[in-house]
This record gives sequence, C-alpha cells and structure tokens, in this order.
Amino acid sequence: MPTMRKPADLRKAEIVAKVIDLADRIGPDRVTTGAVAKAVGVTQAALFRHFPTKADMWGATADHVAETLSAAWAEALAQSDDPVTRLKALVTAQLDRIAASPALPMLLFSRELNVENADLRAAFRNLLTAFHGHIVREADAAQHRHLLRDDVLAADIAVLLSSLVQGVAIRWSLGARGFPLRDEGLRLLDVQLHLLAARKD
Amino acid sequence: MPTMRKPADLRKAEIVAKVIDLADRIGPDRVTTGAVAKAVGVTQAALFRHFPTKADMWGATADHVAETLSAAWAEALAQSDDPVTRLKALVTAQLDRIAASPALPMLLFSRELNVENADLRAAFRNLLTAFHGHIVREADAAQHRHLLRDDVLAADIAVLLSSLVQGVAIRWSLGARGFPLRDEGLRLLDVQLHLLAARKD
DNA sequence: ATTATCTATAGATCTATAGATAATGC
DNA sequence: ATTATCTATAGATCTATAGATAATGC
Repeated sequence: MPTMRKPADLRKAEIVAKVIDLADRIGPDRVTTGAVAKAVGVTQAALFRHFPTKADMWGATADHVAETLSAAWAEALAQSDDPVTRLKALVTAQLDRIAASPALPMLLFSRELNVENADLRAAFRNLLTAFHGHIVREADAAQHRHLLRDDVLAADIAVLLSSLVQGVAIRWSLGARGFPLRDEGLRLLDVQLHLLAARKD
Repeated sequence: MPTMRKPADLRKAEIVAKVIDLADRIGPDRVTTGAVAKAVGVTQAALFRHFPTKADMWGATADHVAETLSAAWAEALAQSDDPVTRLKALVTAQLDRIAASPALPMLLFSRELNVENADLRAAFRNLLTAFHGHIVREADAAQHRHLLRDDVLAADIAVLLSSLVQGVAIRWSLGARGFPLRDEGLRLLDVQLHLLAARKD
C-alpha cells in the first residue's frame, strides 16, 4: 500500500503538527522519528528527506509554536484599550494555548530543549521574555491610570502573573489535568488582581 | 585496577547521590545506568546488583529527595512561632533545596517521571501537596492573628506562593542560572507579602 | 561462605545514510 | 526530469542477564 505523496510544504506542516500532538500525548522526549513517521503515515526514513536532522524537526516545531503564541497575544491585545482588560486577555490567551498544547510546559524541561538543542532552548526563552514584556507594558499602563497599586514595580507584577500561569499549569499537568485550566487560572488571576487593585484611600 | 569493594548500604547511598548529581548536571533523562556507573566508579552491570531495575534506582532517589525536603521544611518550621516568619522560612528552605539540586524542577517534567515511572510521579506530587499544605496552615494562622489580609482564601495564598517559587525556579533554570535564586525568590516573596499585608484601616 | 564486582553479550531502540522505485508536474 | 517515498541497514546507545572472579567477614 503506497503512501499518498504530498508536496514537501504540506508534509512538513503535517510532520510539525504530529510532533506537537505526540509531545502532548506521550511526552516530548518520547517523540522519536519512528513515532512521528508512524503518526504521519510514512516510513521513518522519509522524515529525513524533509528535515536533515531531528533537531531541525524540533526547530520547525518551535517556530510554529512561536507563531501561534505570538498571534494569540496580538489578538488578545487587540480586544480592548483598557490595560487591566488586556492583562486578563493575555493571561486567558496563554492559558488557552497551554490547554490546547499541554506539552508546552513539559517542553521547557525536556531533554531535547535542555540538553540536545540549544537553539530550541533560546527560542522558548525568547517566547517567555516576550510574554513577560507584554505584561510589563500593560501593568505599567494600568499603574499610570491608577488602576493598579503603584507601590510595586510593573516588572514584579509581570513576574507574579507569569508565575501564576506557570504554577497553575504545572499543577494542572501533574494532577492529570483534573480541573479546567482556564477557569482555575482566571480565578487565581482575579485573586491576584484584587490584591493589586488601586487602594482607595 | 580492581574497584574498591563497599558494603551494599554504602554503595546504594553513593549511587543515589550520583544520580542526583548527574540529573543536575546533564538532565534527568540522560542519567543512564552507564553514566551512573562511570560516576560511581563501578561497571554498569554492577548497578543491577544493588537495584534490580533502573526504576528501582529512581525510586530510592525519590525517597532520598523526599526525606531531604521534609527535613528542610521541619527545620524551617522549628525556627519561629510567628506564622509570617515561618512562611518566609518555608519558602527560603524550598529555594535553597532547589539551588542545591537544580534537577528538582526538571525532574517534575522528566520522561522518567511522566512516562516511565508512575510511582515516581506520585511521590513527587505528594511532595508538592505537602509543601502546599504547610503554607496553607501558616497562611491561615497568619490571617487569624490579623497579620495577613483575610479577604483572600489561605488556600489561594498558598497557591500564589507555591507558584512564585516555581516561577522563579523556572526563570532561573532557563536563564542558565544567571541570578541568585534565593535572593530573587525572597525579594519577590517580600513583594507578594507586601500585597498580602493586613490593611490598617 | 558470602557477596560485591567484573567480563561478555543479548536484545531492544534510535538516528541517519545509501540506493532503488514510483508518482508528480512541466 | 524532478522529487517524495520506500527498503535495507549501519552504527550508536541503553537496559538487563549469565556466569566467572576475587575480596570480605565469620
């Protein structure tokens, strides 16, 4: 039974999609070229026609993740002019992306990223930095409009909110995803924003 | 050159120590029996005299980590009767343990824990739950003594503080450990505790 | 006598390459 | 003619076992 031939562009995109899907389901470090090939429906050797090495396959996957996240952030920021609403939208977008690709937090600690593939590591660090930067900007704007307390650095607010997302994602991941990530994350965000609310005195 | 023979008890402890050391330096998933054997100074096959399978080796390592963490928490709690001081001591202990064994956060997302070894996964989830429980107790006590705001659930305070530790550990780990984990963690803890301080009105 | 260690090796996996084959598009 | 895929396989690793060897402790 001959496999359906596909143009290289389509096949590459298909491979990247399966890498993410497999990373979610069996863990990033179990994503072998054999497993990917089987999921895609080609022989293991065929993958190397599209990506010279396995690291290149992960590189393309990281690029795809970066594009998806960046698009989600841009969409979140476009929804409102109110800094606090934009903060909530950014966190919501991030929680939704993690729920859609639960491998994202795991990938941060995978052997592939931490040991084998320095480029991959740099790519994900840049992503976290970009997310952090968006939050700093909105927190700063909110403080200037007296919507949030100004006795805390905007950069520290960003760290607290980023940590909140990571913390809830870790708990969700380790606890076999036993609660709705988005709901729990937004509930905690409201708690933290309540603590950060401008004091009326 | 014959290897020095050691009683099984000592050799087992030595193996566990090298597993943790190697997990820190090369990542948990690169800890092969061959690498451990080389670090210990015996042949790879000798390990299987002490641990029937590699999973047993990780099990002993998890036990050791659990004992170390529990001891550190107990020591932190013994230092003071003031709930806020105890909160700080718990977080300090946790940051110090992570700095001493940087593999701890990585281990939570290792293939070994997430895919290969369900017992290991349960062991570490129990550890996180125990840490969380300690913080809930102290936060609750602090609220009753009007040392912290009481318009936030103690359980949510615990989640925010646990997340803070995890968030700063992740940033430290990904950023090639480019800042002092303990100092940065305690600085952020002070920021969060400032937000949580009882309102004097 | 007991037991910690070694040598040697089986058997499973995994990445990557070489060369043949067949489908696609000009 | 180009190119996507396949078959076959090399070479590297990794866990685990079998049986021999030598150090330890009663």
